[in-house]
Amino acid sequence: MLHIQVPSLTLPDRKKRVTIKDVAYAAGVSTQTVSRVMNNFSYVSNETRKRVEAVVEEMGYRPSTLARSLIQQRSYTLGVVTFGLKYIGPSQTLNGVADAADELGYMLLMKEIDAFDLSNIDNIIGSLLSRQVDGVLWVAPEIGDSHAWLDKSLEKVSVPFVFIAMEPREGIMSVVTDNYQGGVLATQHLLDCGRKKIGHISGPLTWWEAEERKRGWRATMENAGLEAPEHHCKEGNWSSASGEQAFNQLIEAFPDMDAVFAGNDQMALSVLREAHRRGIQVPEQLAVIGFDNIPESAFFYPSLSTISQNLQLLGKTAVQTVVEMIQTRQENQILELQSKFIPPSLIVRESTSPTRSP
Amino acid sequence: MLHIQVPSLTLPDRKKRVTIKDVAYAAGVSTQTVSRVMNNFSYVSNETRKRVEAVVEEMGYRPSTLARSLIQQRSYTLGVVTFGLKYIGPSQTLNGVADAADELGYMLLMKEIDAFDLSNIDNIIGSLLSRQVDGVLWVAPEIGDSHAWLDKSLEKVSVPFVFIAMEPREGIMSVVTDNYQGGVLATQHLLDCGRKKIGHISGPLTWWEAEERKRGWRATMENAGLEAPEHHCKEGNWSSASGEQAFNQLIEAFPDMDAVFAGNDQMALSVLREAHRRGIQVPEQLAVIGFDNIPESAFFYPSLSTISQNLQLLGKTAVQTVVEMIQTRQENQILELQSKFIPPSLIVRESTSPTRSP
DNA sequence: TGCTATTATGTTATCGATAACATGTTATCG
DNA sequence: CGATAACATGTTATCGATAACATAATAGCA
Repeated sequence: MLHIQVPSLTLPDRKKRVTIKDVAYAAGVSTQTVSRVMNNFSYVSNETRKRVEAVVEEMGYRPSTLARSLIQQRSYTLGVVTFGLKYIGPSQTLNGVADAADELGYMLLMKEIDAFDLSNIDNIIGSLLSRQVDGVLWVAPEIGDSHAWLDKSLEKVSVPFVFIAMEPREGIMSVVTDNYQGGVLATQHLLDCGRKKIGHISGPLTWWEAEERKRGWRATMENAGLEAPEHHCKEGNWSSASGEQAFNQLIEAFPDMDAVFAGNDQMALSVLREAHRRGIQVPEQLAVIGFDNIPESAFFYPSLSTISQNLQLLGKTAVQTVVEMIQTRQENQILELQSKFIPPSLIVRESTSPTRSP
Repeated sequence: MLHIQVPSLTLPDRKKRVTIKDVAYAAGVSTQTVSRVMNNFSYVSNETRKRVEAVVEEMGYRPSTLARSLIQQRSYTLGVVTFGLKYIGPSQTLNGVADAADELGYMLLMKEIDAFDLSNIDNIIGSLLSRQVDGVLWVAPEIGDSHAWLDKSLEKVSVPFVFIAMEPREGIMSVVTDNYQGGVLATQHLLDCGRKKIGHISGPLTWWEAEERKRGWRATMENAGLEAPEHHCKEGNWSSASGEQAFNQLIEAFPDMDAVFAGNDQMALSVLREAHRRGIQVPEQLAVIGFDNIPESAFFYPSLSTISQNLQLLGKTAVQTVVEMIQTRQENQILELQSKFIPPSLIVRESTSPTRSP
């Protein structure tokens, strides 16, 4: 790493924070009155209010949210546990979360987990709780028994908890894309294009979402009186590299396949590439559809049909849900815990376009 | 949105937090002693320590970081201001930030900004400061005069501040990818492949990073005694759609162009696609190189040569830097403020491969 | 053996704000 | 006109922890 020297300034004077006391003193009132002005509380005379406001403005006073959180037992902060931020999906969800949180006046305290080190989950949640978060969003996929800790640990958590992309469970609030429905949409679209020999490249089947998409594929095939045997499906790991491998295996096992439903767009990209390499025309000989609608997919060659999941809406809904839970609890009421499904939608592009058939 | 009903549990009992007092009382010691045990302070007898630890374990006590932050004037929390989370670049950076923060024992308080509403910046920073963050990371690109507020506002900020992807400035700490060097690497590579008529599709030139990449292109061309006139460069807006348009204009204005350096991989993707559409062979007739090394780029057809910027390292370095600043200040010392450059690297794939020439 | 250093623990003040309560003043009304 | 309500403001307690200071018991040493 090279360093380029830039002339440096000196240490900024570490002036201390302006506190409510400073303001009170300067305005010649009690701290309580300042507090009342800051919180727009009634029972402050106009004259006093103006005087205090002027001092606040002049001194650049901002109440310490920290101190306020302590006394009010409420921080207006949500804990967010994320996984796989370096991928586009989770970060889009986070984007939705951040937006909604902002709108509703909450900040986000983030914690990323990089693997499912189950033993550490208590610590992660603990570190959020010790900072008084009002609620927690779990923005991490469900993989294998990654959510096994729920049974032991969740009951100890004393704040509202909302899961994103988790298999609905009794008594737990979750917000999820309807992946099954997505699988149905994709497969039905291929059927509607006149294809009958439809293969599937799934994500890792330890992922609940991958399993659901596959389930949608199979159910739709069977509903149409067609076959969906195991050897018409290969498992990838979401990466383009795995998609390449899976497709090559699939085409060997299923040579007269006329359509592929890939579990995500990255793997679909590899299908397009390998098909091209093998001289298979897309969509004429092979229709291809992906899942996720990543921004690039519209510019693949040919452009990729796909299932769009509205991750930003997902994130937004999760925030709204957790905030609702917080308020409900504040009022000591009981909220029904039900999972919310966000429906995905079909996006038709060249890779399945019937108009491009010969 | 469809809702699926799941049987609901009742309201979890809103048990209140276990405080240090509860522990002290249960263990028959003063709160101070509990505090000493929790902080591994010396001067606690073994016997007492064990007793307290047992009670802590049994009651599930966790100190309130909030209360601790208040008295210690130190929160072990960093403020992070992000922009464009829904894109892959910023979120990779954030990934690096999150990793490093975790390692160093800091949490992240996030605030996303969606537009450069300059008037709101004071508020954003204020909301972070009012939560006692120990430092702030500004993870947002510099666009036009988006950083003009620095002059007015930064001086009022009393905590260390580190900028990512900002033009180095006097007296301000920033960590940046050396975009100029990236432009040089890309262009030089094309020259090394024997190309001489090299066009450029830049990002929006209001972005400092786009400007730097372009500057690298031009300087390298001129260094090699070649031309880099204005009409050999078109401006895009980073999107694939804009890349398509820019390439089509560029090829009109510069018909005998034999290589393109695109400002990012999304735009490069469109170049590949449009070249294909026009029957231009890549790389034989036209070599193409991108910037960013998005995961998909290795699977484009042909696979895309590109410049990789190590965004995770960028984020990590920024965190290390801000933490260093925090510590330095704690000790009342002065730290030299210098910008740090993260060097990008060249990744050669098929789209510029000399071995694929006819 | 008496004095200081070390160890062990407790008490009180403090961080910056709001809650709860108290007090005084001005309207309102029968 | 006196009682009560509404307004205006101040005082003290509190949130959950640690800092700073105080005290007591033990140990080491001249």
